[in-house]
Amino acid sequence: MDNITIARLLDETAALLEIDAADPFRIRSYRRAAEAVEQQTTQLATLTGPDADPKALLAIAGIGKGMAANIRDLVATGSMPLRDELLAKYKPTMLELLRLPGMGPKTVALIWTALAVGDIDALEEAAKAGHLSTLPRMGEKFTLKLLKGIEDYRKNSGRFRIDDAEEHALRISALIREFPGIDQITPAGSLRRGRETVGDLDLLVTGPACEPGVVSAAVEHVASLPLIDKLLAKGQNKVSFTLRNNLQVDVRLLPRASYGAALQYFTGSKMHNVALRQRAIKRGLTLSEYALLRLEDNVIVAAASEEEIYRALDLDYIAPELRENSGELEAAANHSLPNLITLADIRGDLHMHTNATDGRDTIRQMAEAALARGLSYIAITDHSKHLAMTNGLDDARALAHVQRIREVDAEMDGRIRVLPGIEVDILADGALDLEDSTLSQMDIVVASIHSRFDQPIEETTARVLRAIDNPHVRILGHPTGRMLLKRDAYAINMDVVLQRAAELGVAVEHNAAPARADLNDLHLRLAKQHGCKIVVDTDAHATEELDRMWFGITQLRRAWLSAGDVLNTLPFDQFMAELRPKP
DNA sequence: GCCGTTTTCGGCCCGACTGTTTTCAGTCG
Repeated sequence: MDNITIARLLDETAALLEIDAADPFRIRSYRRAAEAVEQQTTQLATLTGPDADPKALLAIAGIGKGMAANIRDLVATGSMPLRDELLAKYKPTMLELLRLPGMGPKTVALIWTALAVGDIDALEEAAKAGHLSTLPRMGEKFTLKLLKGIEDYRKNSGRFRIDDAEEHALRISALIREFPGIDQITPAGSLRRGRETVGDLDLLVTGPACEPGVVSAAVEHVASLPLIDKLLAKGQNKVSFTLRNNLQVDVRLLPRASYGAALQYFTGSKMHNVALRQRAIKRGLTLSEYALLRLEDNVIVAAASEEEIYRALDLDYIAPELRENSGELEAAANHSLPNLITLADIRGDLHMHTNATDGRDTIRQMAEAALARGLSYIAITDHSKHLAMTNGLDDARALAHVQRIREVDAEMDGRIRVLPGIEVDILADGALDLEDSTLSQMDIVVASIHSRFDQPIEETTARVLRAIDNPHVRILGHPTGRMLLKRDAYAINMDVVLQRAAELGVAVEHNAAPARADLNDLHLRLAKQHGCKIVVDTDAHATEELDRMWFGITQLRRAWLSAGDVLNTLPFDQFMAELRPKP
């Protein structure tokens, strides 16, 4: 059983305990344990055997004696006594009900005991038949909202890619800004933390129009934006609505003086905030979205900026990407936070396409665009022949392409280096689809698998291992073959692949394209642990796609990586010297 | 169920909004 499954089962148990009205703190500890398990880079199943160190599980924050026993049971039997007990009492489909708007654990439990309704279809039926109105606090309005919620849930229960979410954030911000007296609109929540996907959009608005007394006019403005599909809630300083694509947007309008506290609060994550508030209480303080206050006399200690709030809690400033309650508070307390990589650290982009295959722009255009973005070297890595739909290059065309790339390199006159390369496809048996003699002419050979989702893990893993054994391969592209939102992150044994890549000196690619995002933060941490050479690149198919490097950087930051952990932060000569030597 | 410079018991984050309530419980973030 892998960590993701263990985490899911613990989280499920937490939800069932909630429906069972168990001790809220006990529920929280199950949630916390689930998150902790999910963030481990070592598979817990290897720590539960008879000869494993019994202390290993207990070393993880949030896992004590009881939870360690639960995890051992899960690994050994696939379940655990408490979970079995709860599942005998409730139906597993009830967990889905919790995801409907307005349906919390109390309501789910109530309709189960009162009406024996435990799944979405039955709930819809009961609502339409008017059975819900016999229950307390569930009138006509509640029923209508619920039916709409069920409809929406069926239509779209997914999350949104970070780049899409950002685009919506920009559009909405522009409309809000039309109201006079709005200074600043900042996306908070998981968008600011740089999660690959966001469930909803949090926009923080501040300015003279948001001060108490006058804020209601600005609230009205936001609540009547033309792009609103459904208005979900409107309060004194908060407006929630959904767009036509079902993305939920929460807008909060807050006074300038509490901007820092509000930004901190709405950025989250929830677990980070809980831990931060606990720390505040230990220091005789209390933290809310308005301010950090001294408990004894309610005097404001900090509120205007995030920096002063963290400082007042004896912490170094914690970047949003790290706020997941996975050790960042401890590191901030003892000044051991990493010096996170930034976009400005990146000097080269090693993966891009041109109009020779499925790209849009020419070699020269890509080079000029990269230069304009401050890069000092790039590799042109068009597709090889196996990918017929991309007009992939056969050996002859690939060699001719090398010539043209070298010519452009010369034309650029040293302002930027343009390296000949290829994104070569890994065939089913692990061979590459071009001749070694062709590959020997390339500076950068990126070996990628483009379809692997239907194969057993062992086969896919063996295929990749064989491919990187080819001495011409310098970068393993799309290492997990993962497509975001259709993700099957474990269709390959990444532990084995990364270890072998490290031994061979093959760099592993972190693809910045949000649709690809091959290595998630766990993989990246694992790659660092194994001593892999990590490169981040854009896989750009047009000049403007070079801009998406920021997204890759954000993911690297989430994995606590510094510039020194990433190969293409090095100047050109050092970078080339660090790559696997050409045979 | 976890945790400890309040350490093996007694704590455990904070506030807004909704619906249906005449004072609040439940949900949400």
